[in-house]
Amino acid sequence: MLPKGPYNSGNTEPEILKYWLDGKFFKPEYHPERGLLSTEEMKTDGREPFCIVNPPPNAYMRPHIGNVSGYAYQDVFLRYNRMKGKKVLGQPGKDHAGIQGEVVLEKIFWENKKKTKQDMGRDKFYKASYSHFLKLMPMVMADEQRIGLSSDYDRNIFTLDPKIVKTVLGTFTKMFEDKMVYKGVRIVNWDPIAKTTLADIDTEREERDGELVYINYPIAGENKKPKIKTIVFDIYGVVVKADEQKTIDQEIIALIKDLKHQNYKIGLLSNTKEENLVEHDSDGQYLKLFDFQYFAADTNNPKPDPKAYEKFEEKYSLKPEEILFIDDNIENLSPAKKRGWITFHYQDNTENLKKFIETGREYLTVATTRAETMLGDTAVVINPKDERYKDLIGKKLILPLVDREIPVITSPHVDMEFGTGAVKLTPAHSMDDYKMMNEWNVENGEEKKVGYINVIDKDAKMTGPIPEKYKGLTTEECREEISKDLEKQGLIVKREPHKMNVMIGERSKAVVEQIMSSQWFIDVEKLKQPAIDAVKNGEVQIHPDYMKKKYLHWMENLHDWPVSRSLWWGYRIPVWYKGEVKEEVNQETGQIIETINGVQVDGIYDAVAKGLAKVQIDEPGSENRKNLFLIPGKHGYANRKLFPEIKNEYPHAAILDVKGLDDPEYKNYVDEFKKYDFDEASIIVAHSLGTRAILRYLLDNKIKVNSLIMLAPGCRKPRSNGRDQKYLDLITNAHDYDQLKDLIKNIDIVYSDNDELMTLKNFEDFVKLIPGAKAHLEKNKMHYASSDYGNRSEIVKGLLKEKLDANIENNLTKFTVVRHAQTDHNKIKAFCGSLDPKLNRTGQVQAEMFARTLKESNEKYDMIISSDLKRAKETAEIIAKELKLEVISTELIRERDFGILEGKTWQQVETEYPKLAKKIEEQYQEEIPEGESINKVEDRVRAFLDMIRNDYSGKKILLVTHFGIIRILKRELLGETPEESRKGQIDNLQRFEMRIKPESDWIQDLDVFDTWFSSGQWAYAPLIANDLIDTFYPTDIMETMHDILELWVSRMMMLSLYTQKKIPFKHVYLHGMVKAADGQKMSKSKGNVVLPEEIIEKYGADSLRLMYLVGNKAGASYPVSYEKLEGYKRFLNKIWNASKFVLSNTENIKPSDKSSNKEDKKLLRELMTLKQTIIRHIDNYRIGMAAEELYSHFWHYFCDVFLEEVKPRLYTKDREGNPINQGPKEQKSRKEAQSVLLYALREYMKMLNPFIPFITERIWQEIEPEKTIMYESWV
RNA sequence: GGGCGGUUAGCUCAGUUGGUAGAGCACUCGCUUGACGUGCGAGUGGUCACAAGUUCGAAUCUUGUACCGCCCACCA
Repeated sequence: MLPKGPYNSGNTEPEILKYWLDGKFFKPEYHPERGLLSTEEMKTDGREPFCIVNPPPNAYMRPHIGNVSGYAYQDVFLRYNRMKGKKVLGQPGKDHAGIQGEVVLEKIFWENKKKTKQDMGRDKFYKASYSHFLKLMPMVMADEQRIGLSSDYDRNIFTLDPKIVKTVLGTFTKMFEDKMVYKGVRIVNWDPIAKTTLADIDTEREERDGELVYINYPIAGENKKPKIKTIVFDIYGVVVKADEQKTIDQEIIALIKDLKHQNYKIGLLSNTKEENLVEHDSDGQYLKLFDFQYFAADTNNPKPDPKAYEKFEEKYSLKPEEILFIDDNIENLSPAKKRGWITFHYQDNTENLKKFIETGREYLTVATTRAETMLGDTAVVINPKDERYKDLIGKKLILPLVDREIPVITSPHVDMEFGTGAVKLTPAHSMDDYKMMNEWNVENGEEKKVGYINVIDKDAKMTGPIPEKYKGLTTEECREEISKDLEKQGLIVKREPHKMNVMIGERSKAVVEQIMSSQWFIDVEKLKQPAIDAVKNGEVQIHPDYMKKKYLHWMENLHDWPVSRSLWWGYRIPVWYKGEVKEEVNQETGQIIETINGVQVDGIYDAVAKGLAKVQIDEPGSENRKNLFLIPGKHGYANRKLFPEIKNEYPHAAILDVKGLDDPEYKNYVDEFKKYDFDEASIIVAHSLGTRAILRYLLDNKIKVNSLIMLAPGCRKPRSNGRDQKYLDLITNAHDYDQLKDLIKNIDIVYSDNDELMTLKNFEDFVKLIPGAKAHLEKNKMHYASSDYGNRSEIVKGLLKEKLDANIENNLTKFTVVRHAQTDHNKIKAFCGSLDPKLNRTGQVQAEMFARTLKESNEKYDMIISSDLKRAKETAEIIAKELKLEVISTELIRERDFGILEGKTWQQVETEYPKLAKKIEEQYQEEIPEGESINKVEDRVRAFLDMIRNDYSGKKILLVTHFGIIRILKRELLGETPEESRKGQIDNLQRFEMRIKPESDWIQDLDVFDTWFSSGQWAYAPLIANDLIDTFYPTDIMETMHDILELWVSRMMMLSLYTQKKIPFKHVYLHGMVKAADGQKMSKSKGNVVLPEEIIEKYGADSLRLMYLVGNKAGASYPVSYEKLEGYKRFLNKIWNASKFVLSNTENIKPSDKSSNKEDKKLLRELMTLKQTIIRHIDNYRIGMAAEELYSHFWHYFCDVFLEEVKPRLYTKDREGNPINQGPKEQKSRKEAQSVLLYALREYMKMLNPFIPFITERIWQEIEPEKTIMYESWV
């Protein structure tokens, strides 16, 4: 029985959620009849798979209202398909959030530990970040569960999980092999403070006052422009009558007069009547001012008639390039410019005007706000339609100050009306110029190609092929200098104040410079076509349909994709360099050149060819996987399947191309083996005949090998031709076996009892035939693979991993670090650094006991190293005696000299030097007078570690040293922070285990991938990680917000089609943006953010789901509506009460869809059509309509009509309590009504379940307490 | 400037094979409280932005205009 009172979502929903999770109903392994299957059973259980990979929310932040909206839609699909009888996987994950994540983490570490990421170092920052995010993930997951999203949370995975990382990086290495990645020089936003490239989104714009400077670029030699012959003035409102003069007229008048003297033709374009242009002479007479050669009335003043200029030219047959136009109103200049007239503003100082008129013939004037970048100009661009400069196209200009010739080129992007209509082109330092350069080069080919010259370096200082005096200046300083120098040379025509938008780094607030830099790119040409086709031909459908256009438009205009980002938090680019990579500006050419270890390289393929770079997932050699050799045999299996798989996983493994294996001449493959350097670290996997060949080779050449995995070694009976016998002999000759135990540390044999021509008996013989290796062989495992090679590769791979891990372990240098035994100073806890006391009696005993314990524990050390101070050396010697080892002592690990504190106890120090004591407590680096600085000690310790790396690599060392040194070692080797390392005491003879990794000479690329490169692989990476790719890929639906269709969905399409050769999903469902109640976009700054958890608390998850779902269409945004939430809460209550009514009237009744009653029949018909409608809507991705239909049908038909009608048939008593409906007819009608009622309720609950799962499940518990509603079928 | 949407009742929005305009909220009137912290019934309210076209018939298809929104590009 349902409890009385209104529906309480707050209590019910968490209970139901627990019921689902405990029941494992969210797992695809759950089978409605067979219960929970094993994963393997599930994979082959015959049910149709259905999968949605959930877009991963940020791992560090509770999902916002928009994320939750996505869950609602995804969950409808998941639950609907589950009810259809499919095995359903919702694959959840959490995102590391790229740059956003890094910003958040930096903030957290700063607030909590006052540490920048640089303080922490890259490794530590990454690790700390990783564990921080892992801690936050459950919180995010709880929110996903709370809304009811029925994904398989056991399979939740973090985007930086090593398994995902492997897939993501693997895609890159594959692309590298397919020649689809390249490193190219490209313009980037460079933050000179943060020393990083910035994406546009990480920048802000700030308006600043600047100056637009007009600079004359001389026209080279014979290319001079035609002369300006005509000067046209519009001087309306300036000079009408001399006594009405307003401002600067006298100067203009003087100018005009002057120009007339110089035989320029003067025109007037004005609505001022010519006769009104008069001058007031000294006698007070009005005199006619000018005789104009040309005159045109501009009747449309103050807005001039655009045609006026055309008419003007026509009337007097003038050429636009020979006209200079001067106006008093800057607005009016536009139409004149459109006609291609050179324009000048009247208010410009007449000196400049004059100069321009005089010199304009020899120069092309450009306008710029960034004069300093002219040093990097490589062209001047004009609009191809611009009449004024038409004759200059293709001609050369001389770049002032640098004396370099640059061409005049064209681009339609140039605005003829801005400045002079001629733009200086600085491709290295302006995105736009860079693009214009590229477009020009594409259209005009090699001959007319324009390059870039980089003149700003990464500190935002001037560099490159520029006059010495500018080098090293900041851009601002240089702008000043240039401006001065140009002024001196008379090349500045005019200056006008100009507001400019400066790009600012969002975080550093530094002015962002655009400079050339080497970046990673993905060539999308090969990627994009399949992704376009799949959508065009409908293989992938997008809902709403019109978004297809957005997608295609984006895809078709896609250019190469820059994928590197200067961050630490993300997938570090798996490219390794042999030495330092430097980007330098060539001082002769201004080109960016890249060097590795001082050697210039031309792109990554060149670097790899030169052996200076490698593109592979793991650090080359660091894990000693380089000594992995794969030796194929005669038969196909290993060559064809296994070895390529291994090679894929360990790209540096060598597959030996031994062609001569079945050649009777043994020497053929010996020759092949000779090319390789087998040694003690080697792991050899050999197959079949290859096994015997390599064994022979190792034996003959006495080569020691760490591990040999013999795969189907083929100890078969000799064939009649005698050739096989010969091979068999290679390993069956008894005299060889003695040597095997010395040469090969581990032998593993993988074989099956059904291997061709091989019998178990042969094999056991083989093992027995190595008498000397017996003890060793006991450790080896024998694997009995199935006959069809079924798990053979798994066995080999497992073994391999084991061996490789062991190899890594073996190659580490290991320390057991021990503090020296007790001295008298220790006893009283006095400072003792440079003082050199001996052990006291207790100390000697301590050391002896320690030595004995070591000996008994059977730990083996290669050597003992101690500090050269007596207490340490003495301790070491006592131990050495017991272990029969030599002691090497070094001053590098002496205790710190504590200066004036030597010999004093802490209490003494506190009394004598209270200030110093306090400081030491606070700050471990505090200097001590006359003492040694911590930095110096740290340097000593580092030098010591270097020495170990160089001379004692791979050894196991017992290290006897001091308190302070141990703390430093903990920081250096265990990665402890200073605080951590200072915690607690270190007792005499207390030991610590530490290890040193071998130093690699390979340096990994510093950048990480663009987040879209990794998230673009999200459709399959988690499935690979969970080993479900074969079962659930391609997935069915990708559900996300429409705004990342282009950024995300398109990338998933491209990368999935590339790596998986199959579409990633069949449908893309795009939901709209959830806006705030006021219709505005939600943002923290507006303070209108609505938190899902608050809504859920107040209205319940079901109500919130309905708010997202009911009546909304795909792609459209909609506001949070409290009215609706209120309404849906009432709807839930309605369902609750109607169910209560039905259930209370149908106890012990069986549901039935048969009835003779007219109303019942109508209800049953209604239910049928409703069901069909709902199915149609959902199948056509009209979730909103399906939900709306259900809502109104349940309420306004079932409750309002049917329930009211059925009541009289149910009652057995009237209002007064008298029995009614007692006749057999009425009884039958009542019974039918009850059965149909219950049937209808069941059907409604099932249909409603995908939309409002909690309440329907709760009610279902009353209907069928033993079963969940989740797997009830109704479709 | 390019691309894509939107413009329907006072408000928020539905309306897919073109056939007499819908929901929720709000408003008016009435009824009801033994499923319903309420519910039910009835009602008010829209030349579906504007214009032209196709059609027997257009909110729905075509073209154009206006306004609003989003994305992308641009501002030397």
